[in-house]
Amino acid sequence: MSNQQIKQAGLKVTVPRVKILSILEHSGKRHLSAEDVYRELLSHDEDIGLATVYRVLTQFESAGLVCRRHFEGGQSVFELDGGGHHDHLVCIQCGKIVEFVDAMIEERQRAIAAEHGFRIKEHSLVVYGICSGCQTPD
Amino acid sequence: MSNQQIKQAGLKVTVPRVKILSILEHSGKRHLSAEDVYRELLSHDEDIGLATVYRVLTQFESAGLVCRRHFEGGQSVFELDGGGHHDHLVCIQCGKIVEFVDAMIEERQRAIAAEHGFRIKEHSLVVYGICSGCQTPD
DNA sequence: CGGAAAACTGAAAATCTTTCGCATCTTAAA
DNA sequence: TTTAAGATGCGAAAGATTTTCAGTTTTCCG
Repeated sequence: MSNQQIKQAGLKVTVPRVKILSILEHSGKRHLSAEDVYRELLSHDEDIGLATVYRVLTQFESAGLVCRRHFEGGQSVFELDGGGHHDHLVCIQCGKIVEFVDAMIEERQRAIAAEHGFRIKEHSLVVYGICSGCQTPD
Repeated sequence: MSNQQIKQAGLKVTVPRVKILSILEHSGKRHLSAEDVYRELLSHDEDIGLATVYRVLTQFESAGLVCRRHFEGGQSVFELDGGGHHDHLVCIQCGKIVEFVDAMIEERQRAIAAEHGFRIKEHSLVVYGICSGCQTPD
C-alpha cells in the first residue's frame, strides 16, 4: 500500500501521513484544499492539526507525490500526482474542475519561451468559465 | 487626461485615484503590486494609505481600467488594461515579465472549453522559467 | 458661492491562509 | 527496550488584503 510511497519519499510512516495520503486517494474529489483534507480528517475522528496537514502536504509536494495549484480565490488545492502534467478548466460558479492536456498548446508554449530566451521550469494554464451545469439560459 | 476615465467609471475624481492612475501610466513598469504603487506614492510625498491603494486598484479593476494577476509568490500585480488580452512569461529568478499572445493557443482553449461545455469567462496562462539574463552556463 | 448628502479616506483592527516555535510524543533501528 | 532523530499539536506569527469607523472631500444644486 501507500506506506511504501511515504517511505520511499524518505519520510517516516506516521499516522497523519498515512491518513492524509489515504484521503487524497479515496475521497471522491481529485482536488482538495488543505481545509478540505482537514475537515475529512475531523469527520473520521482523527486528531490531526491543520498545521500538520499543511506540513505533510508540503512534504508530499517536495516528494513529488502531490501537486499544489494556486487557482484564483484564496486557497491552494492539492492533487495526487498521477504522472502526466495537465491544465485545468475551472467553473467560477460551482468550482467544478476539469483536467485536460493539449499537445498543440504545449508545443506553442515551448516555442514562445524559446523565442524570448526563457528556459521553461513549469507553467500553469487555467481557463475560468461557467460549466454547462451552471449556465443559465440567456 | 485620465480624470475622464475615472469619472466614466462612475467614481469621484479624488487625489488618491488620480495619483494612482498616473503612476500606473507613467512608471516604467507595466506590472506593479499594490506595494509597488504605495512605495511610488511615498516617494512622491503623497500621504496615501496602503488600504486606499488596494481599494482604488480594486475599483479600477471592476471598472475595467486595470487587470489583476495572481502570479505565484504572494502578491498580486496590477497592469493597465491596454485592451487586448495576453499571457505571461515570468522569470522565477529575477521577476522579469514578458507578455505574449498566441492565436493558436487561444483557439485551442476555445475548442477545449467548448468540448467540455464550458463558457469561457477568462483564462490565465503563465509560463514560469528562467530568462536569458538569469541562466547560468550549465 | 454656500451647504448638505453621498462618497471617499487614513489608520488601525480584523480576516484569511499558511507557516513557525517549541515542548511533547513516535518511529525506526540497534 | 532504549534512544536519537524526526514528527506532531497547539498557539502564536506572518504576509496580503479587506473592513471598520470617524473624520474629510467631492459633487450637486439652489
